[in-house]
Amino acid sequence: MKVEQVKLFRKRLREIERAVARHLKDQTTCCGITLAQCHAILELEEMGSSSIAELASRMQLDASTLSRTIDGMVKSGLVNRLENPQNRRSSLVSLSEAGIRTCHRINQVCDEFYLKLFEKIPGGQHIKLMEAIEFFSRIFCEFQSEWCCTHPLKSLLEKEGDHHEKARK
Amino acid sequence: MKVEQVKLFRKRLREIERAVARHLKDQTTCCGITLAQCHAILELEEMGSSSIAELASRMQLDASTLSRTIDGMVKSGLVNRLENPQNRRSSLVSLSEAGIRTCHRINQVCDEFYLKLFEKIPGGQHIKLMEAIEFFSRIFCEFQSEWCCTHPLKSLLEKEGDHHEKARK
DNA sequence: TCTTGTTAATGTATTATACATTAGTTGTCG
DNA sequence: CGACAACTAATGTATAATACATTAACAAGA
Repeated sequence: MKVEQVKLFRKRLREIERAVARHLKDQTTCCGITLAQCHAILELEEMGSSSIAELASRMQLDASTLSRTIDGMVKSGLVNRLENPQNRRSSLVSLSEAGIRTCHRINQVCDEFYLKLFEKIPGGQHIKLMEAIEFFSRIFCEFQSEWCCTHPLKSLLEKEGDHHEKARK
Repeated sequence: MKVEQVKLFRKRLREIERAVARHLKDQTTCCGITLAQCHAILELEEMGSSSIAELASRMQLDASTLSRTIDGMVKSGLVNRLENPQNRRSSLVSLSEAGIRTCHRINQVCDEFYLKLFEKIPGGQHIKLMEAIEFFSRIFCEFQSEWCCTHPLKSLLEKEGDHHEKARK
């Protein structure tokens, strides 16, 4: 694997990252919610109900960030927040009826988009693409968590880094 | 293509989107710059030099957003901003020496990450994965711009949408 | 020259995020 | 039991990223 290829690969990944985020942003604002709310809704759809801490950990967000996101959704009636009778510190959040409807809407517009996108792709490519994305998602997430532990960047920084010190305001 | 498959595909895309963004964020903060600055640097690396408007359009950002991002980079010495002698309204921005060094650092840490990632992948899969990502990046961006024009979401909204009106704060 | 369009910068507002702190709550050890 | 440690969510505070509206300077054409 040559560095040239990796560079190109990185570029394509950035393109995909930004394009996917932009698309989702468009679809969510058109459903009257924000992007962060959309992610939370889709996660809650899967989990059914959850504590703040658990949901935050799944989404790899700080609990305080998620607490505020959920707060907004409770205010707008998309999410119910109940006290957990087993543990009064904890709370259980889940989609309300309105939340479920909004979730269906998001799924509807996004599914439609991707179904149409797949119509543009020759049938034989469908499986290949699905598998590649599935594979990459898995391997990337695995590798990323492993990398964080085994490769603390500080060593690199200390070794040869003072360029960026100057660059800091 | 079944809706079930599309749902899974969407989920994987969201995972990739968030994981790639998180990874890049980590690498950029460790290089002493912000994520937006990183994107601008990598774009400027390719373009050499550019006006604010052109760069903003390439990055699909509002010119005002980019103007501020560039501002920060000029202040921290990563970018040179010159008056365009042909047109004094316009300015030409390009990476400074320090900007080029930072760019190389970003490339270095990211290339290393992805090279190691590819080492985890059986050799036969390399090309397949590269091609799939290349293909998807292209087709997604194409389709997205086409979709925006041919498929104004307002019609959908008007047809059956008032759920989300209630959901709005 | 006057008007119109272009370009970047600024004012303002919103979203998304993390870290630090606080306030309740639970659990444990002496 | 009672004090102290640990957890859980919420709040205070700060920053980054972003867009839309407005402004200021300039360019180009009628």
